[in-house]
Amino acid sequence: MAIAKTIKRRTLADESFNLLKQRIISGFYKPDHALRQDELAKELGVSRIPLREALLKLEADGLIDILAHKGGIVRALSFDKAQELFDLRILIECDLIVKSVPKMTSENFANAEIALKEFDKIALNEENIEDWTELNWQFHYKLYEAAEKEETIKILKSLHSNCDRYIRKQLLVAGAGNQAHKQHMKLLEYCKSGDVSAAVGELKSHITEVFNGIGEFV
Amino acid sequence: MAIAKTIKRRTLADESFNLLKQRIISGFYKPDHALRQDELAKELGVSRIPLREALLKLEADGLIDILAHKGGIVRALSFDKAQELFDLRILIECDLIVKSVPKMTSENFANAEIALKEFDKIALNEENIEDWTELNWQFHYKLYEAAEKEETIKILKSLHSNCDRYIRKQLLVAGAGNQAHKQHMKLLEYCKSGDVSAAVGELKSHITEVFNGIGEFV
DNA sequence: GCTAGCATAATTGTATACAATATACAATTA
DNA sequence: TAATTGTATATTGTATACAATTATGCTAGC
Repeated sequence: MAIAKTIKRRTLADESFNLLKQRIISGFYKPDHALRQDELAKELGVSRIPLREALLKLEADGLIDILAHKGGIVRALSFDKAQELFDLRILIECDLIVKSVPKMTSENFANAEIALKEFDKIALNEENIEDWTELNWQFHYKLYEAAEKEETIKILKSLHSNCDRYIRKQLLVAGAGNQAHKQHMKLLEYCKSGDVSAAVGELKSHITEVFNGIGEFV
Repeated sequence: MAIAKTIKRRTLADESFNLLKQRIISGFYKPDHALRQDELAKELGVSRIPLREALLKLEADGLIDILAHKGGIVRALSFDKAQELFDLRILIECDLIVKSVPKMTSENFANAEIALKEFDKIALNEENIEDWTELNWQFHYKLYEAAEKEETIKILKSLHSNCDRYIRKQLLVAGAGNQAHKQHMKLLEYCKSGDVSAAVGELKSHITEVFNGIGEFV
């Protein structure tokens, strides 16, 4: 059995980063919202140093822009940008799954299945919808893990965060059809059967469909 | 005529970042080298706050790893990682040039030509070799600019930095054949003539050849 | 009323000081 | 002696204080 991971040290900067990231992805902070350091530091009960470091990480993740002496503002959303981000996801994820499927073992399949079940839980319990991003990522990640492409994975994770700003999660967890769930299932099946081209096709149409469901934004 | 870019405010954090980035890419800091905050801050004549922020940016760029309470260390190099990085470059840059070429204007061509000339200068004056990364990037960037894919460009720029840690620049600027120069020229010609598939082919073999020329590293 | 210029406030950038944690080594015990 | 524990040192994480820059609003002059 896999041993528990090593303890993860949590710094105030990391905690602040996670909180703010969540707020941006969920839309709590709208585009162009200015993130005032003093104000936020007080609200979170930390000093401005760890808060500034959280802002730098948000910038690195492409969620905010920082201008010297002017501070951080939430990055704008646009249809064109969404298209670019989802296109990039298709390009990278299809490349990954081609490299991953032939190397996947029963352990990989089991991990993906566990991740899928965790993801499906939020369909039943919609109040935990803030976990959508992480759980959806975990499932996708488990499919690509066997490819052993760390650098690519790091880039892709950030891409997912950015894409998730556009996604109306309610549609995906609740909807009568629940296409996302069906597609995830099919995707995993194709991986198990080693059918690379079917997996690629399903992945592409899955990402495309999620993109087609993005809503209004300003 | 294109207007000059907006003034760029330089903070101590940015300056520190640029300096350290240069040192890592050039190999001045070897893999696993520990970047001590106090020591570096003293050397650069700044306090630890801007220096820490510089380290965070290096981490975001994939040049160092930071572990809480342990600090930053220069990321390891490996053949597999190099292959992954160059493969990613091929994947992304070929996609970009397909989208860019049909939209390129005479202004784009002119800009690329200027960038190419700047790049070639270091072949004559090898002592400025530390500019290699930026000038090579500028040329490639000018070829993709017309695609108007900001997010992709941001990711790609960071990829270039990481790839450049593996490249023995001396071979490329001085070598009798000077393949890189010839390939850059051909690439630009294909773009001008609007021959997308030829441009893609040349770009792919150009990146592959640079990869094949990477040297020993530990 | 409008604008330029200045004074003032708000905000970010940086330095210093201290707290928390990790590392190295001495002391202790089996 | 080997393993373990305790202690000192080094290093990072964070808070506070101050400097530099930017935004705001007022007045003077037209």
